[in-house]
Amino acid sequence: MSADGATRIEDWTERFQGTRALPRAVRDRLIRAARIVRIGKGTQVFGPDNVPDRLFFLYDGRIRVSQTSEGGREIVLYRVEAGDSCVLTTACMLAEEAYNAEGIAETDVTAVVLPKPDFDRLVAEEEPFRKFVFDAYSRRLIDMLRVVDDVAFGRIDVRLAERLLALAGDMKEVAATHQDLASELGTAREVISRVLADFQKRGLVQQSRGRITLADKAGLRALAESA
Amino acid sequence: MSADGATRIEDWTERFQGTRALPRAVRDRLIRAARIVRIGKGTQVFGPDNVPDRLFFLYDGRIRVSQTSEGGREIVLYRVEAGDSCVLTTACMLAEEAYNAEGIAETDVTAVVLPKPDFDRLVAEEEPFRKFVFDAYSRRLIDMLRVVDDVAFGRIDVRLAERLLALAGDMKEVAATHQDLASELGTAREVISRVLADFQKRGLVQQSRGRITLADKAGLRALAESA
DNA sequence: GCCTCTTGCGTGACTTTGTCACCGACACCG
DNA sequence: CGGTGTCGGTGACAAAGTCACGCAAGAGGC
Repeated sequence: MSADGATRIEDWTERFQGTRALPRAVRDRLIRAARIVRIGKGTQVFGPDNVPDRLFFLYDGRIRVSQTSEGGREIVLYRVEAGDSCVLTTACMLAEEAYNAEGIAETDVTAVVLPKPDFDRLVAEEEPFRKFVFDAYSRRLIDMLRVVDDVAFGRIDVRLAERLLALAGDMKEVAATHQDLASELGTAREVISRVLADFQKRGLVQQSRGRITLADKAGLRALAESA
Repeated sequence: MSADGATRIEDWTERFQGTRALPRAVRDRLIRAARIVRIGKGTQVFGPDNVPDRLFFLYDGRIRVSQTSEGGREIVLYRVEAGDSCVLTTACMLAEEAYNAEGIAETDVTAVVLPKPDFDRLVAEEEPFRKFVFDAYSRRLIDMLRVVDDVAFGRIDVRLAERLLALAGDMKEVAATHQDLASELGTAREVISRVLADFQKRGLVQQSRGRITLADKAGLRALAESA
């Protein structure tokens, strides 16, 4: 929100469900314990060789969490938006297990980083914070259920239509290469090319290099919902 | 383990990582608060129209958690074994959202059921228990990562070989129909039939109605690991 | 401008996986 | 012994993924 990039974050605890409801004293303690970090667009926030030992709360921006196969193919698992916490990192911290998911900053990101001891104390002592953390976990589990359902049982044309609409938001253009879209859905570039060619023939989209124009959103929505 | 079905469970808190480490007084309190339930093999433990409002700890037996698509196809997400807790139910309880996964008792099951208030208190007050719950969540998330990877990027012959070995354990037979195996992997019965026919031709397995004999486990393992 | 190089995209041929329709084989049961 | 339901086999086709190309649109250098 703050248009001025130099603005200090006065009270980030206002930003999160899990901290907003806490007593003033606790919030002040948190503000002292936490660090604010800014991460440039495109940076890897966490990954197989970059296991964080701290907790992550996303103040501003968006992180894309994806998984890469041995063969180099990629699939997007979910996105972490502002106001949410990044639980895959905590999952890993707590389980101390290997996983091959990674988080990429999709925009410039401002995050609150909390050392694990402070996190533990907070979870122990504060009910609202606990609820926040469990909610985040639940949301991710449910996201993953959706991904499994899509990948195992969904048609790619339907999934692509969905994803294009989601990526466009209110806009009517999506800036993405065919390869980008393939990585979104965990498929191959050629498949996307063919499906998009078909969409174009049907007047649903128009294409130019690295850019898809959604010419008929209603049509795409109809396709997306013909699940 | 107790061959005598009438045997009372003396101290189930010994059975779980998360409760074993607790002070005696807390454990006694828990034993008073919890109920022991026995569930017959094949029963649905939870599901879309069967949302639990209690916490589940698996004392004995095994629960298979699977997801079913609109088209009626099914895929196994993971299994909950004795000593573990069933977090999808808690995920749902906490998020109070709809999901279309279900849990089926794969064997006769003995479980400890803890009312939510007691669960909350335990999470708040006891560090070892908290760790136990978070671990369970992490494990599931990681299981799901694996499922996504398999479904999106894996070959079915490899996945089938893996699954056959896992289902057989130390035995060299698997009692499952082709349809059962298709539901394990989220594919169609015909696909399993064809792959098994191929396995048979290669001398890896032998088949009879509802029963697969793993004739060459080493060969299957080699195939499974040729990821 | 013009050349070159990278990156994005199109395409055809082929393999793998999933779908559909159908039928035969087996087991169980009266 | 004949019905009846489940299980598995099969062939033809559709959808999706793989492989090997080659062309073309920009970006940058000269």
